[in-house]
Amino acid sequence: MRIATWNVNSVRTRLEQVTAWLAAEQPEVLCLQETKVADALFPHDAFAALGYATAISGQKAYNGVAILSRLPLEDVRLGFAALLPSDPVAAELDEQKRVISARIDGVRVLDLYVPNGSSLTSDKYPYKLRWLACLQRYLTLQQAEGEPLVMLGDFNIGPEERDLHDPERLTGGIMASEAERQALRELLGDQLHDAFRLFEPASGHWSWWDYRSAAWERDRGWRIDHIYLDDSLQELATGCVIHRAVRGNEQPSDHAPVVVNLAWPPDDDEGDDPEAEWP
DNA sequence: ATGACTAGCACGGCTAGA
Repeated sequence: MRIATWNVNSVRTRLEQVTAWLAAEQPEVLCLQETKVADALFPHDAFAALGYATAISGQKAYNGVAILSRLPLEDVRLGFAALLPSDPVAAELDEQKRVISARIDGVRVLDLYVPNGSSLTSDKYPYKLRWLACLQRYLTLQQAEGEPLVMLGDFNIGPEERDLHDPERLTGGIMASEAERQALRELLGDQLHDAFRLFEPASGHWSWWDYRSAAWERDRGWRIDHIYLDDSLQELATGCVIHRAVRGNEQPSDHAPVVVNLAWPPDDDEGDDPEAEWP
């Protein structure tokens, strides 16, 4: 099973690029962020034509997340309130559409668009930290359910120095502050593992390049789009790659897709009753 | 130190992104 994440920076502006990429790559699942469209205007039909069902949580102009899947989408959950129904902070944070999950072939796929934070002196920065604290409460409940879990999306955090093109200059600033990194580490605990880093320890691999300052041409990027796997799925990961070529498209998103390949469903022959195969 | 680009909304410059 291949699962992908892509901040498309408007699903309508990017529709031809997204459908072309889906047709070429045919992942089982693609999670989108920054769809920037009200639910009534979401382009379901373009994805249905390629065999993808859609689960969406959008709003006009800002934010918005969606899960596209060739396999059935089950038990779709919108927002933090799905697991934190009596939490007033969750209700307030859910005004921005940044959280959606679904069970797909027995795997819980949690698609996130973490707030950017703007700058360390902006009101949006404490909002980002409150959002991450709420995510931690949400995750604790999700993990208690015991479903295999993939948590992915645009985290707007470069977790380590090797995830920034210029760590000397950028460390400590927005997306690379110690408080953000600490919040991310805390919610991962020792349960969730960065799929990309299972296969590639080196720096120089980015998922986002600023539109400004010719960042793409100069390859000045950040790795802020992540796929996290729980212990059970980590063992089944066979690869994780960033489709950076997409950033070179005409009128591109500023983010590239990230894709993980899982040997799912697992081969369950081992240790099972051999009689089970001969009913 | 600042701004650079891009998208949405709406049609004039804002907000927001990262």
